[in-house]
Amino acid sequence: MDLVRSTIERYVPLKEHEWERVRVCWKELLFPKGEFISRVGDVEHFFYIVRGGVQRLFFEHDGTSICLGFSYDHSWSGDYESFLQQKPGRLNVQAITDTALVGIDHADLIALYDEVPAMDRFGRLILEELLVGRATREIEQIALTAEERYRKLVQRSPHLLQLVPQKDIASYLRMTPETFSRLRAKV
Amino acid sequence: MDLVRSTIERYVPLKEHEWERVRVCWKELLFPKGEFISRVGDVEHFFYIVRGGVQRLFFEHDGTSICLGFSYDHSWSGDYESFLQQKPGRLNVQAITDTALVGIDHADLIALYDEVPAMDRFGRLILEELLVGRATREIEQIALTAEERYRKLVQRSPHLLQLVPQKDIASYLRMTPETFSRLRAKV
DNA sequence: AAAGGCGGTTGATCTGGATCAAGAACGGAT
DNA sequence: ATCCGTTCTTGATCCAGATCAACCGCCTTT
Repeated sequence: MDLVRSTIERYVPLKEHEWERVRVCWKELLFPKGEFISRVGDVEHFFYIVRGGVQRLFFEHDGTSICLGFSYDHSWSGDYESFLQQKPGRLNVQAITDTALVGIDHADLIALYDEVPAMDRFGRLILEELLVGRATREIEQIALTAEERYRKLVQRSPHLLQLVPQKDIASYLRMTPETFSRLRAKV
Repeated sequence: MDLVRSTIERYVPLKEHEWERVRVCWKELLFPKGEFISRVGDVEHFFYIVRGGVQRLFFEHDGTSICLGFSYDHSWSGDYESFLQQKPGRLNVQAITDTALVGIDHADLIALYDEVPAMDRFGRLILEELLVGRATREIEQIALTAEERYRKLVQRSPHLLQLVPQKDIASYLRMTPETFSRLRAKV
């Protein structure tokens, strides 16, 4: 549970009694490679911190998977959109490698928000991060060509190329696997 | 200032003394049509609630404006990305019509977060809304064709077509003004 | 070790929407 | 009113990247 504490304390300090209250809400969960963590149409009950492994966030469209993002190491995971609204989600989350997550149930988090004020702030701060990340990505999707998006990824997240199948990265970069492969050969 | 109070209280209740503390932080601001509210490269100092008028959020790329969104009536305005990070922004915000905003300075908001716990929650809740909105838009941008995106806008926000120039809507829908015009004639 | 099946490569062809071009219609300023 | 700069429209052409297709690994499964 140290992972949870240190993760939260990267954003807000917790007094000892607050941490005692918070810690009991988190559960360790394991997903073998290939398993689904969340599915389209289901309400996402958990918000996750990633202990280990890589996950992809995607949806199906016209028979192909479209990948919206990856999560790994100390980042967040799950279908936030469904989690936040507690409505059936539009996204799948799948373990690309064997995965260990630490999750908190929505009802527990809501209770924490009421009982531990620091958690409200924690929630605000991670949402700020998520929003800034999305905004950056949106601008890049619009302003860059396929080749520029490829180059940027290689330079920013070279480890991803090792961790996940090329077809997923291709889809994440909004191009076909063929285009991705050609860029690889060329650049 | 009733606008500010009722806007905040759509998310969290405020005790009378909290509201007294909050109210003094907000300033009324007027922008004539065409004026810039925020500019690329500047740090956004304000977070705004829109009292009236329409604004567009955009950036320049290869000599053309790319519109990322509009704000009006009781929605939010400003370059959140820059505001949240207090770093030079990548976006312009411009008044499309005469505009009245109510804004709060970043330093004041940070102080409120510390002094009025309800404000932390308010911040969290509007960020949740913004994030869900972005996610929805992202999926639609990917999964829909130009024509489908046009149809969806017409059905969801017909008023926009009256309020803002077609070229801005076209860019917001990720197409050229020519394509937009042709869809208009056809659909 | 044979047989699928998926992932990746490479080539040929196609296409949605962009770009280029040239008027027409609509303000706003004087 | 009339002039000038936008915005919008309509037509012709173009192109980045998609699609279609064939093949080659490399794992699994049996």
